[in-house]
Amino acid sequence: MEVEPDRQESVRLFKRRLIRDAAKRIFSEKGIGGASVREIAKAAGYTTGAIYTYFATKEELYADVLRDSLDALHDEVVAATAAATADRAAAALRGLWTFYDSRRSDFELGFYLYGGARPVGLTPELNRELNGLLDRVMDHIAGCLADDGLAEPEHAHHLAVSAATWVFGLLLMTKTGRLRSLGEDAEAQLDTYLSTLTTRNETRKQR
Amino acid sequence: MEVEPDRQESVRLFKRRLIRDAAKRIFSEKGIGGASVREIAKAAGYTTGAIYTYFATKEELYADVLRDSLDALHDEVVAATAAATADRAAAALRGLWTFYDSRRSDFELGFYLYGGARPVGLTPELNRELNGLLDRVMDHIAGCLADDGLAEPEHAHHLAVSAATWVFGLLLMTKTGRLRSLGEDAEAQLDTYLSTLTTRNETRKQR
Amino acid sequence: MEVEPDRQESVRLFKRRLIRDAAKRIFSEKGIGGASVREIAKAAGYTTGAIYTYFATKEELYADVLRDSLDALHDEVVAATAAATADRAAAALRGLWTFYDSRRSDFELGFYLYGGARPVGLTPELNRELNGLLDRVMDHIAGCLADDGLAEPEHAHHLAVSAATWVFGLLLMTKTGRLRSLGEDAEAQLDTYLSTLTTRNETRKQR
Amino acid sequence: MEVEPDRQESVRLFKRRLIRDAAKRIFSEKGIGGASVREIAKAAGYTTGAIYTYFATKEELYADVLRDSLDALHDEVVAATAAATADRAAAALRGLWTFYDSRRSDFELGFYLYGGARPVGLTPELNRELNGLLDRVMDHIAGCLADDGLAEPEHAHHLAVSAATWVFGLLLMTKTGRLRSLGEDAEAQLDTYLSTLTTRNETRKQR
DNA sequence: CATGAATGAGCATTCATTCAT
DNA sequence: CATGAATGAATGCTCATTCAT
Repeated sequence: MEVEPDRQESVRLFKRRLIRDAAKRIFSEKGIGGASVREIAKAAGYTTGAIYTYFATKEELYADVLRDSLDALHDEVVAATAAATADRAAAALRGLWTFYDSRRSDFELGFYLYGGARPVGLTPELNRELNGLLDRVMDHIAGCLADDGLAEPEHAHHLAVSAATWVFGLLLMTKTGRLRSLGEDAEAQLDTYLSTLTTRNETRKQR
Repeated sequence: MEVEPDRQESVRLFKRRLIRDAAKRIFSEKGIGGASVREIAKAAGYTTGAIYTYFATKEELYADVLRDSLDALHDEVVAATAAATADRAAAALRGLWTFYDSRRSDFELGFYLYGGARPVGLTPELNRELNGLLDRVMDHIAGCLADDGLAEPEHAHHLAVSAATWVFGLLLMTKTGRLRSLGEDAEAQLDTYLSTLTTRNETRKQR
Repeated sequence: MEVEPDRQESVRLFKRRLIRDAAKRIFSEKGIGGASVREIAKAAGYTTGAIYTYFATKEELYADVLRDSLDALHDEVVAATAAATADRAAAALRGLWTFYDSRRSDFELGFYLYGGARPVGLTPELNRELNGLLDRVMDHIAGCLADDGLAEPEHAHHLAVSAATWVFGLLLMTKTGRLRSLGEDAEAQLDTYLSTLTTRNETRKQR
Repeated sequence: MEVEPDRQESVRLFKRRLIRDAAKRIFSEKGIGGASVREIAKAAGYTTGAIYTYFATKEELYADVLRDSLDALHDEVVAATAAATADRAAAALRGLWTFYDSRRSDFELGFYLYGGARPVGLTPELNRELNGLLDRVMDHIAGCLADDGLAEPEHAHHLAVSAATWVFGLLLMTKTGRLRSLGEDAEAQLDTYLSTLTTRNETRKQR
């Protein structure tokens, strides 16, 4: 009598998750470039070789961590929006900020691997999948902008990308310590930027 | 009989420059992570060990390249501004964009090393120096914003950082290939953002 | 209630054969050094661990493939002889050549493992068995030489080994690419060698 | 004042030789497939990385060992010939035999690396160089055959390759233990084969 | 001041084999 | 019997750094 295949599969997935979480932890501690398979394996309670039962390649492991991260990002941005009655776009962008601000390595990971020129190795399909995940987030923000009356539908995507670009820039400056060194505060900057978005709205309405 | 100490020192600086320029070249070609001291040495016409006469550490070499880069950035932004009669802030921000867009590795270098928690090795003084260099750039942009009537003097720095943040975000998204994957175009985004700055100006004036 | 032991045993042998054939296929494709147990198992429709139910060791699997190969060699040499009415020895030697020439890995396998000092792991009995298989081939060739009047019975074995030695040398030079690099052709060499054997015969007869 | 470049270069060559000799020793002990760079380094009194100062690649090390071996082979065959007044071809072939018989790994090495299909990686030029070295040996043997009146000049090369083929076959059978298992003796086989060459000569003359 | 040999730790990956299920 | 996860040692190779010359 065989073990139920579903249970077997779910155990496998659980273990993959264990390794993925260990990888995340190590990425946070040592940075992505500094994380070795050896160390990830040890952190997950495995020997080096065992990792390759679950991930064919270090890059495949990267990709899985990243996919998980982008999934969580989408969920968090959507949740942040759902909690808001007005100013949904501001809520979404704040969600984007909060998500990456509170996670040590996700931001670095996302911009290191995802479609970047440098550390290729992702299969094209995988690359497309990850691109699609980010696109979904952008579409959601675009929808919020349109709902709030901050942009006409045909310009919403353009503006959503622009706003997300600013948030990513803020994250970059914060994580690398520049913002602090320039005597600026992330939250204050965020408040200013988001209020500018709203102001623009009122300007548009008045016309 | 000793050589004049000044001459000695200037020769030393000259050779440091030779090595730094070689490093820059290699960084551009192979990326910063992919550049080995061996290769930089060879490109500079030295053997491996000689590098360590001028730079105690690979990171110190990084820092020197970065200092040079920030110096050049400042010069370019100032030059871009000087060429403009109106919309000086837009010209400065465009200069910021152009500088990093046209240099393969400077952006990567700047945000990898500069003040970040990860790749330590910078002495605190050096760190302060590099921060100061960036600050000068921000101050210049702030001045332009004030000159253009885009911000009151006491808010100019805050806005300058915000605008630079957006440009850095755009660079990040461009260099990692995300912008393209989202179907957006860097130049178009830049145009939109800069025209928004100007529009806001007019709004302020009308009040 | 137990299964009839004979049937059990024959099933076991059948499965061994399945694995052995898969191993052969993989050996041909990847070379003997490049074949992993994993890959052989997959080609046989088994998982890795299952192989070890049938073969205690990778080397034991090697040995089984080799035994099968020597068996087939004997059959082919005998068949080649049976088809010939005259010059039976030449036919046998040509059969020896053809057998190894047309099989990608058998020659490599035979001389890699068989009795060599290097890759031990063959039990002495097994070693003796394999030696015996080769000996049978040599005896057959010796018989042909005697039948053809090319050697007196007491010298036939000595000459058979000499002739086989030459064929093995030709295979070695062909498979390693040397013959081609020396500007020589295997078939032409073979023709010359075999005709020399016949000529010697006539010489002996004339005396 | 710099070190004399000649001395420096000769030291380098000497150390290369040390490593090459260590490699040879390890090849003999463990077989070529079983020799790791680590082990060779240790045997040479170096750490692993140091090997790569002298040889860019494991294969380059292989190639150097092989080149050295083929050079020595040529010298030994020529020397064996020079010592003989009559039957120079027999002397050359005996030299071929003796050379490889007395060296544990040279034979395996030669046929493993040299132009074989399996372990490529040799640059084409290198491959050609090594082929040329063997060709020189063959030409020498061909010259001896012609001198001895054993072959007309236009057939000498063909016959030289045939004879060398036989010797290589004998080496193969000896080194893998087969000859002994067949109850045959290498020296006796060699005597028979060489005397056949001579006999053929007389036959030709009588005609 | 410059050389380049040498170090030694590190890397991703592979693989024969074992064993709990 | 069969599975496939897990082991642990091994492999070729790289690289920042040191130091005798």
